[in-house]
Amino acid sequence: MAATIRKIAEIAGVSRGTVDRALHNKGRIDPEVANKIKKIAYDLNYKPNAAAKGLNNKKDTINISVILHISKLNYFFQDIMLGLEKGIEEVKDYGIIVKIHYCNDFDAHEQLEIINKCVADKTNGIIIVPINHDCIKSRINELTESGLPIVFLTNILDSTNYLSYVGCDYNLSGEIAAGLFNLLAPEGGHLLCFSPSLQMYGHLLRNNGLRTKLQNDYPGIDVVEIVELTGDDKEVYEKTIKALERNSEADLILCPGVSSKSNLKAISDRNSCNKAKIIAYDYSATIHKALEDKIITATITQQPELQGYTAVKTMFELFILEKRDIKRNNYIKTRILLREHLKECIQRKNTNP
Amino acid sequence: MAATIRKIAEIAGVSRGTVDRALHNKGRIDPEVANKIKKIAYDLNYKPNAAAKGLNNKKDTINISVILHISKLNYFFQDIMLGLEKGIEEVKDYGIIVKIHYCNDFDAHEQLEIINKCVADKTNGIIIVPINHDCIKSRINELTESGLPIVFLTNILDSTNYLSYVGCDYNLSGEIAAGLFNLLAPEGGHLLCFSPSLQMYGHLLRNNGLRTKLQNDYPGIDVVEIVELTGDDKEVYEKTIKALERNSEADLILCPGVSSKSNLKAISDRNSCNKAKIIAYDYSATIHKALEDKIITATITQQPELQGYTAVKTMFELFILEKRDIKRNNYIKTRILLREHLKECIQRKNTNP
DNA sequence: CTGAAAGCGCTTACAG
DNA sequence: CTGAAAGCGCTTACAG
Repeated sequence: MAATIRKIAEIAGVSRGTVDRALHNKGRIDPEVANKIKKIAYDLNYKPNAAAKGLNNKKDTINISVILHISKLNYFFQDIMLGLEKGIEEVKDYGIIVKIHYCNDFDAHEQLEIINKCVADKTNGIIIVPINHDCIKSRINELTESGLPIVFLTNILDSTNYLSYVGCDYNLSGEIAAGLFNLLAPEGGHLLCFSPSLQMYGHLLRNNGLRTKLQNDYPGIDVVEIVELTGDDKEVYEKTIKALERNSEADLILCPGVSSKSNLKAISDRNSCNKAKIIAYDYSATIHKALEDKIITATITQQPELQGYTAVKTMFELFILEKRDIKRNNYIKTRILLREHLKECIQRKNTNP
Repeated sequence: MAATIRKIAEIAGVSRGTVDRALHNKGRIDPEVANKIKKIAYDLNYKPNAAAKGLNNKKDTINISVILHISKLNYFFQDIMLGLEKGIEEVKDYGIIVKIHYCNDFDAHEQLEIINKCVADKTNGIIIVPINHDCIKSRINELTESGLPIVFLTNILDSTNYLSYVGCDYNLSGEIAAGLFNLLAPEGGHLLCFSPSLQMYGHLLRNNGLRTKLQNDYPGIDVVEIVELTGDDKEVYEKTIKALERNSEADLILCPGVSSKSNLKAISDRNSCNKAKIIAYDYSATIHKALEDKIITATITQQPELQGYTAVKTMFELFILEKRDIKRNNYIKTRILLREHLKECIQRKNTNP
């Protein structure tokens, strides 16, 4: 049987409370006794029992704050939420209470305020979709420095320190798009890329991964332009039409997950889907339909539901399992979906991608 | 806060032991009192606390038997094992003890003996990769009938009753292969299929899914032959060579996961990979290398590690969470891997696929 | 600096 | 048929 606090206490000839104090460096203990206890625990390969630790936690809960800034109407957000909720439901039996806070899209100062409010409320850990802004970066660096566990969800910041990143390997997902285009156009082609906001660091990485891979391995495919799609539906529509006019030779198109509704509408209206081979990122009602209607050939997804779930489970691993080797980059696997995959997808409603 | 046994006991005006007896239909209780308690629990949406239930289980463990028949040298088996071990490690804190039993490949009578031994030893549940044989089917039907939870792992039997199947949606994975060939050969082509043992029901389903999808949606792709590969390396090699000779017009090839070493060697030796586009099932060291060397274009995997893990977690959900709606078919997602995905795969050693 | 006791929520063997 | 008590492994407030 696995070692317990009781067994360690017996071997060390001390009480169970003393063992606990030693193993968690709580002080108020003779350093020599503490070392002796730690050695015994190490030799027995002691790991705390998750059920016991969780049950005990019910007396004094651990409070985790989730801070999101993505739009509630967004299918991607909804999938993240499904995963978060599943995780929250699972960890609540272990005395881990998770509270979700929302802020406006790309409003860094509002996000900073929310962070500070959570800290003031003595949060035990933060799961955040961070906004790429210096005020956020420096605050997160401070908090990480002070020992507060911060988990980045779905987005990462450069030159910032954190416990773990749970999300897509954006660079790899760009490379996979490159590989997929090579399957579709082994003889080469002209690729027009539409990209979501480059304010998000991940999207930069993804475009880089795509471009570099194409240059190195599939030079027959030429990136004619990368068009950043921001703004409302109308703006996206017009930007798309203009880009298609500028690049009439494009026979390959890459669509972003976000804004794909107006983007794909413009592509259809211009009739470009008849001649171009199109792939997309992410999964939404729009993408579902476009796959079904044979407008697009495939989509590359990043399993947002699993991301939300995994972020919460990371806190469980930290606080309940006392895992010491939490992955700094916990990349959630990228999936390629074809029309045939649609069967396994739940048809989503009320999404506004 | 969530309802507890204590709260229900207070409301019902009985002791906590009585509540437990009522909720678990243990008898020795006034039916009227039992119904009253059940109603209160239902109204409060009572769910047992997993940590408390698990901790209590340590006094009287739940014993789960895993019965495998796949070869230990097989990469697929090794991946299944990784997942099983991860699951086993996780559930042991909840008093769930999982023991793994091995039997020889396709030896149904040995498997039956092992099943009976586990039952004689009062197992609380069985996770099994079942062999397709009447003696296994009828025994499993009996055991399911008697209330023993049986989880099928990675393979399913027809006309057999079980709690849950955890594994690939074989029909869908055949359809996905069809969709992938359509991407590679939109103008159509001649497809030569190599299939692993058709003794395994899943492989039949997979071939059916492939064939039906091609007929209905991509009739330009013609299946010239489905060749079952059984026997040792030499036999597989020779069967492959002969099949390639018989079907010299084949410009598309589908390789099985198992036996892919000799199969791919024969294809390379015949130089067929120069003209044919090849995809495979599953992931192994051989497949890894074939992707790297551009011999094959893509592989379709069924995440065996996640299968093993999920099978164990199913028992956790049943015994600890008391989940009532355990999925009868718990399909693990199918993934398409391109050369670009190799980065995220751990290079495996000592495999003999 | 250390120990004894209580309690997290559940189940069971025992007493009545 | 029902209740009181003990215990699963852990942590903490309190007493010394």
